Amino acid sequence: MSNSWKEEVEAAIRAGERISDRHIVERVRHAVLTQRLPPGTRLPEVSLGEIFGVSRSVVRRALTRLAADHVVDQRPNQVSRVRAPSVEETRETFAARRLVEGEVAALLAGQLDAETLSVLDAEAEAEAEAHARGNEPLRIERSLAIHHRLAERSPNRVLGAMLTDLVLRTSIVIALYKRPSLASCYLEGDHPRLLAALRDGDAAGARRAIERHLEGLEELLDLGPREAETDLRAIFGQAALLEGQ
Amino acid sequence: MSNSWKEEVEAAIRAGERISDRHIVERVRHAVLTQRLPPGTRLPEVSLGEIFGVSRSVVRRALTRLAADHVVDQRPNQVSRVRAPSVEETRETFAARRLVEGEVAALLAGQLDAETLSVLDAEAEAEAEAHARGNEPLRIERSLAIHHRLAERSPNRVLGAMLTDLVLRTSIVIALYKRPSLASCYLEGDHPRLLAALRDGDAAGARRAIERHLEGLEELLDLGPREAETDLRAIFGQAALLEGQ
DNA sequence: TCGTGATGGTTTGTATACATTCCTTATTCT
DNA sequence: AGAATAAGGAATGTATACAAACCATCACGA
Repeated sequence: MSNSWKEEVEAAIRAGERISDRHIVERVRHAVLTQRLPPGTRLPEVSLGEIFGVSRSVVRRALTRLAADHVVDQRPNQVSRVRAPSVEETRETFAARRLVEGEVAALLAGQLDAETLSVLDAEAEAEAEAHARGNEPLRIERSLAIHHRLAERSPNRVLGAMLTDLVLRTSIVIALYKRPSLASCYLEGDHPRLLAALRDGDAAGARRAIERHLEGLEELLDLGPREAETDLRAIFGQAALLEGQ
Repeated sequence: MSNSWKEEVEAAIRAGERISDRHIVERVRHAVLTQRLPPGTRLPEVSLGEIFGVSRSVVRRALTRLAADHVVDQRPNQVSRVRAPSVEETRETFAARRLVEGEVAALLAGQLDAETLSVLDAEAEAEAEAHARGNEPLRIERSLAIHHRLAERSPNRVLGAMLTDLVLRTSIVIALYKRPSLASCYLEGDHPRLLAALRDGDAAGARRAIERHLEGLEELLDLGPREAETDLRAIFGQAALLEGQ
């Protein structure tokens, strides 16, 4: 487990924060999002318990919750680890999010009150500014805030909850597969365009804006050759069959 | 907790089944689906533990998993209960499922191998037969099998997992809001029509078949007047504001 | 009669002990 | 040298004990 993170959390605890499994879930989730806990990191129950000052019971609950949220891999008799989704799953996650967020955006078009819209505008502007200053962590925070707000304002709360989950998962894989050469996964104008469509009540436009945005994002990632399809069975099929006998 | 269910489970345990939290999840889920555990049923940890012959640790894990699956309501310091989704949430769940299953069906059109298709045909036929015989529990089982198979064959596994969840949730609310006058929520020909479109590679047709099927199902439910909207704030708004001061 | 407050039983929250599994390392044999 | 194996440490699985919260009931008073 990353040491810098451990120290950070210990400091927060000393500061008198009160802890429960939900807090742990929130903290781990955030740490994963901000890459302080890279995929594959081991999360032993006792260590987490010591860090947060609680017993394994609480940690176990938090870990099962995180597993349900697809943040952590929890396999029987093995240490929980931060999940590292495959390239394949990454593509599928993006596709699912395009579908769901597109629908949510379409439902939301023309339905948002002026106050929410202005808050969204402010967040988009804050994102642009953070990007201009090269403050990538802050930019990510702002960007997430926008999408999270869309999810929580979704008229369909079931879809909204699904979107919350998908936003989290895409953020994780973006952090995981970001091209190292790129300083930022920022697509200028995407968010303002989306907000304009929402304000104008242009449902089709809002959906399109979301789809374009997510396609653009996905293309910024290093997902290797389209479908490497390391199909071992196709390659070693014959041999495998023989050995099987 | 329903007594018939308790006895049934106890019998299964005596029969030498081995138990873990996953087994409990599966059993409770199934019992909810088949209405042996109606919404609102209390699920105290100790009782469940005694029934399944395990301690509260295991039961607690199972309950948190069930809560993540939206099957159970788990609130702090209160006994877990079988969830009873509102009318509002029911509509939203159906809308979400139309979106997701429609997409999965479209993706699946023309992609299924002959064997899977014939299995699906057989299941649809078994469903029709169960309905003809008036065996509703069996019919439900068959119907679920079809949709579950679509979910697990989804080329996009993320969407597939989401669909699995939504199929479960719609089944629960169907059981909850079924018009008492109806013996069955069966729409003749819907499944065969869907399978035909899948076989023909007709993506648009498959999506339409799903959407029609789910709309038909939703209309069989007793969801009350469109949006009763018991908006207390709208009614008592002034008074509430005064009292607030 | 109705509201209010106390009280005992029930249920969950948390910590901890012990059993089991797993993984690593060191050792031995070929 | 390399592979198989055995032992030790590390981590999870499960059960249980105790504390805290909740709920229903009953008694009391206006």
